[in-house]
Amino acid sequence: MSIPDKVINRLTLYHFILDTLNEDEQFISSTKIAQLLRIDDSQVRKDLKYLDYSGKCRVGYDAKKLKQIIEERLGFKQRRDAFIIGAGNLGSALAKYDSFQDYGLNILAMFDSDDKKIGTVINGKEVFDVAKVGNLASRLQVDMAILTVPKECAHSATNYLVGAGIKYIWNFTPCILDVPKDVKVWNENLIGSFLQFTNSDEV
Amino acid sequence: MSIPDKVINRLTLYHFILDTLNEDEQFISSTKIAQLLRIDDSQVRKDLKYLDYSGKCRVGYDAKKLKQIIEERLGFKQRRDAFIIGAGNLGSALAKYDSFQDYGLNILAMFDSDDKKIGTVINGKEVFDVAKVGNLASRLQVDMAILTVPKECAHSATNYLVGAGIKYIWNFTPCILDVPKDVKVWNENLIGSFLQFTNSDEV
DNA sequence: CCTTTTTGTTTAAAAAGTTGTAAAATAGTA
DNA sequence: TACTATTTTACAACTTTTTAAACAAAAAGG
Repeated sequence: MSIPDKVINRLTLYHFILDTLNEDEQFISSTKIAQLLRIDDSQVRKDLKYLDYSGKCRVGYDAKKLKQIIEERLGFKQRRDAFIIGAGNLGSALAKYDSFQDYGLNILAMFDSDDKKIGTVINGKEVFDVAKVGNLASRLQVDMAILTVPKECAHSATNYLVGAGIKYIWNFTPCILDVPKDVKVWNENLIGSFLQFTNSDEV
Repeated sequence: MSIPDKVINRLTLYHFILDTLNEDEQFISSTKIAQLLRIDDSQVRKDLKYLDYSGKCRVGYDAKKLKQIIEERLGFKQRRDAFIIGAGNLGSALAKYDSFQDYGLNILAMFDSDDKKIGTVINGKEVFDVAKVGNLASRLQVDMAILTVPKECAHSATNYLVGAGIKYIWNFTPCILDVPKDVKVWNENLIGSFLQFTNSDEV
C-alpha cells in the first residue's frame, strides 16, 4: 500500500520528534505528537496505521521502534545517488549539508558552467563542467539531479540533464521545466512556501 | 476571501511561467499552463477565479495583467522584514539569495553564536551575536525569523526568538519547535520533500 | 474493581480535484 | 455576409481525498 504525500510529510515530522526525544522517554502517545504539531490526535494514529505497527493501549508507541519503522518504510537506508547542478550559494550549501546522508541522499559530484568553479572541491565533492554530466551520469549510473542554477540557466541546464538520461530532477529554481514525460520534476518552491506562510490567516 | 495554501503554491508556479514567457506571447490559456505543470486545466481556471480576474473566451488570459494581479494578491510588493538566525551554509546561501527581494522578503541582519562569525558581513548583512536579537528586533520592529541553525541549537535559538518577541518562524531545521500559541512556525521540510519525491510512485 | 488514559475504528464533515456541459468568441469557408 | 467548426472560459455536478469527531475496547494504576 503506497503512502499519500501528505502522510509521508507528516511521518517525517513525527520522525523529527522521535529523533530529538530524551533517552528516558521510552514511549510516546499520539496525543503528545499531535500537541507538538498542533494537529488532531486521531490524524496521528491514522498516519501510523500505514506503517502496520501497533501502539500499546494506555501507554503509547515505543519511540525507538517507531522511529526505526518510519526509517525503513520511507527508505532512509535506501541510498540514492545524485548530482548537484549549479555550484553557487544554494548548491554549495546543499553540498555541505551532511544530514542528507542520514536520509539516503548521497551527493556524488557537482556541475557548473563557470570555469572558475570547475575543478574546485566543495565538501569532498568535485565540481565538473556541466558538459560532462552525460558522461558521468552513465558511468556512475546516476539518474537524479538537484538543480540549483540561476533562473537564466535553468532551461539550458535542464536540456543537459535530459540529454544525460537524468530521470529525476529536484528543482530549486523559480522556473517550470519543460521535460519529456519520463522525466519527473519535483518543484521545491521556496517562494511559494514563503508566500503561503505570510498569506495564511492574518500575518 | 482567503486563498487556500495549495492554491497559493500553484499561483506562484503560474507566476514562474508568466515570468519566463516571451515578450510576444500576449495571452496564455489555462490549457497551456496546465500542460506545463501536468495538472488539470479546470484546476487552473478554478485557481485563477480566486483572483477575480476573467479570461477571454477563445483567447486566454492576458499574461502581463495576470502576472501583475498574482503579485498584488499574494503581496509581492508588501515588504516583510526578517532576520536570519544561523550564519552557516544554508543561512549564508539564503542571505545571498537576492531574489527574495522580488517577493517582498527583506533580510535585515543575521545572527549567530560563533565568535568567529559575529561581526562579519554576508551580502551586506551584518552577523550579530544571537543574544542581541531581542534588542534589534524591538528596535527595528522585526517579527519574523528564518531559522537555519544546526539541529542541536534549534531549541535554544527558538527560546531566544520567542523572548525577542518574534512571532513568525520560518524553520529550516529538522526539529519541531515548541512555541507559545501566538508564535507561528512554518516548517520548511527539505527531508520530507525529498522523501515525498523518492516515494511517489515507482521512483 | 473502578477510573482514567490511550489506542483503534467508525462515521461524519470538509476540502480538493475531476468531469461534463453550456456559452462565448475567434477563425475559417462558402 | 452568413454559417460552421473549434477553442476556450465559466459554471455546475460529481467523485475522491483529507481531516475531524465520536466511541468502544483494552489495559494500567490505584
